[in-house]
Amino acid sequence: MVLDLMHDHDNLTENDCKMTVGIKDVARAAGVSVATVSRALGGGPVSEELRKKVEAAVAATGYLPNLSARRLRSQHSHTIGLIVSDIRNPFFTAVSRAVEDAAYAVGMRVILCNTDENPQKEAMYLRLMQEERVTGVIFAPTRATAQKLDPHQLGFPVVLIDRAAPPGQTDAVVLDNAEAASLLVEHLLAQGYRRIGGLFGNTSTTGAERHAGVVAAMQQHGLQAEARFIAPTPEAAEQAVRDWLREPVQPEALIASNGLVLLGMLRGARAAGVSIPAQLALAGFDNDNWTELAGPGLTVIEQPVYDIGRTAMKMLLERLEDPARSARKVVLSGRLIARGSTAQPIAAHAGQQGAEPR
Amino acid sequence: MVLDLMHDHDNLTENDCKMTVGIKDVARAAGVSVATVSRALGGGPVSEELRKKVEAAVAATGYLPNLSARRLRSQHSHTIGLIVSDIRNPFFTAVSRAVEDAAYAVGMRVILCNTDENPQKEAMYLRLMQEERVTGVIFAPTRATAQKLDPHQLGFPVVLIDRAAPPGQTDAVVLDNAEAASLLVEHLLAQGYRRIGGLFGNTSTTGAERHAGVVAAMQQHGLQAEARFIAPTPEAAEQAVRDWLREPVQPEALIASNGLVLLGMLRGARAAGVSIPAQLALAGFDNDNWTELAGPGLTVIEQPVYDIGRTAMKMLLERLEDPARSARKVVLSGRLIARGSTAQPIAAHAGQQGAEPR
DNA sequence: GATGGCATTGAAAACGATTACATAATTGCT
DNA sequence: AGCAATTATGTAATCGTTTTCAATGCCATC
Repeated sequence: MVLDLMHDHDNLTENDCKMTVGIKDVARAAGVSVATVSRALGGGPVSEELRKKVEAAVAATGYLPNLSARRLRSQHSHTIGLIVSDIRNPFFTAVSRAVEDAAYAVGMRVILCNTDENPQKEAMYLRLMQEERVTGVIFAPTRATAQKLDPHQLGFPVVLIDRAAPPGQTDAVVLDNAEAASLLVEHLLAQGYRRIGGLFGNTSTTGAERHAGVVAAMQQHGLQAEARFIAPTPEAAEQAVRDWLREPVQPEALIASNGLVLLGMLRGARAAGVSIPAQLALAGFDNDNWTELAGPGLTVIEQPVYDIGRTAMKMLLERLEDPARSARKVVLSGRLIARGSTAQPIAAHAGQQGAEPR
Repeated sequence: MVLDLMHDHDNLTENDCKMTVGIKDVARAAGVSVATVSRALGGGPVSEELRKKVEAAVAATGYLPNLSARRLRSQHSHTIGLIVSDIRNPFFTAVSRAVEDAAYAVGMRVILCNTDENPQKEAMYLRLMQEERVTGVIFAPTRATAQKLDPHQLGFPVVLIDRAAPPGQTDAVVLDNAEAASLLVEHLLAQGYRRIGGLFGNTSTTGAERHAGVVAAMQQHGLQAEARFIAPTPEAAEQAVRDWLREPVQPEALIASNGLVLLGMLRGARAAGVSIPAQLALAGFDNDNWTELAGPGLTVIEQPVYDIGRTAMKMLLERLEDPARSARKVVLSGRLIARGSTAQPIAAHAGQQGAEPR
């Protein structure tokens, strides 16, 4: 009672100049201690009676918890980092959306970082994640960084997406690149193409793995694939294709190691004036919106993009529950979507069982 | 000296069990006070000599600042919120990248939120922003929320993007929708189209403004436009087009109020088997990747997407510097990119100066 | 030679929450 | 009835910084 009077007095002088209402003010308004307020809000052991009082006081005062203070004291940031090369790559856009949905669903925040495939930016952002004391990180590293990545050094768990690290080191969720590449190659071979080439990104393990998969699948048929490695951008891919198509010996079909490269490929082919698939077949990864609509439709491997993000988040949460468990790699399968860009070339000319296409 | 010995002893017993190294440890290692370390790190007035010592101690201890603590004490979150309907919309993807670039460049973090055009989620995320004590928010609100938005109530400045609020209330950076719509209409008319319809998103002011722009431009020529309002998704747009094309009287040209709607339109037109532009011309907003490559190429208004994000961030920073200055609305111009989807329909049949096309 | 101003430094308070610990009240058990 | 165990609550310490405030030393000035 005496206390209440004192506080009322305080209110008269203080209330007007107080900028933000804190847990203290709620406690005063509810006539309880700050600890009780904290417990009521955090689901601790509080009698129903006081809980009601606190809730009323919260509503009355318009209290909003200060997440920075909460994080500092509880040593729990409820924040994860998502580090990708460029959110404008539709693959990462979709993954990002899945990660964010899953994160918000369990009350976590997401900090998104774009590295532009630049190891320096990767290092900078990893450091930033440490300063943020993030709970964990979902990361699509460049090859350079993936090799020297030591998750135990970082202080938080890491789940790799799209790109793998040395086996057994880190949790990861990736596409079965060998399988996917094989699907593409087998499809192209079945359609009658033999001289198959490819453009692969040179910054990630993914580009390398998809290349290896193509090579392996071709070898099974006693064939060779000519591969070129480029920066994984539409611009680089377009230039590479234009150059390639000016050379004396040209490919019958071209495989792109991701959506951006495929986009550049198509642009390059158009610029060179070759018709698809009559003069050149095209296939690649990522079932982006435009692939269905461009030209005759582009044959692609569809990745389970949303699943990848959701699974990555799930693995991160599992890892947090059991930091000791051994590293896992989840390998998801892609689906071949055959479209006009790899239609049978011979169909345009003659019958369909030509012995030696072109 | 004596102190140093003591500290060495401390290190022996403490170092092993200390989880994280804080500013205190740095101070001890450098032989200065915590205040000096803080000042050395924050650029305060510190002698060159001590600054060196502190830097050495930071390197030696592997100190990493705790951003939560910093934010709590300094009352400055260095964080902004970016609230959009769906990051998978390429328009928002691009804007988001620009915002993030600009934010990181001035040492700020970005929290990204997807509302799915759902006012409830908008309210939830705005509240979250308050709890995060964000420095400011960049927001593309639904029409419903835009109307009842009171930035003074929120406690942080807001810059609207893509969508406007009641004039004079809030900073905003938007496209000149009337001008852009007029560009599209004039182009279609010049190409010989007369019976022009449109599909417009029904959740944002943008859809409404673009509709108004089309209507106004048509009226200038004594013509009417038939408009339909739909959820701004490819699915809704596809369905709407399929329905429309089954009706007795059909449009010669269709305008889409954004990239997603345009995408659905094209799908719907394809599904209905109409050829573009011979039977139906298509035009819309957002120069997304696929619009150049799909079918004959789609005529669109290109928005300065990166500029929009960068400008929004700039306005937010200016607003932070001068909270009192009056609200500003930056209106950027779109650029018409004419492509095959609006080629002259008569060219397909006969000469090009037909009096009454179709 | 005392005084005032300036620049540098340290001690301690503060930011706004959570949580360890102590206390009081209630319950269950013998 | 008495004692241990359990529960609800309050007090105070704590998280890791920044910032206020006072103290120190130095120089120039009168």
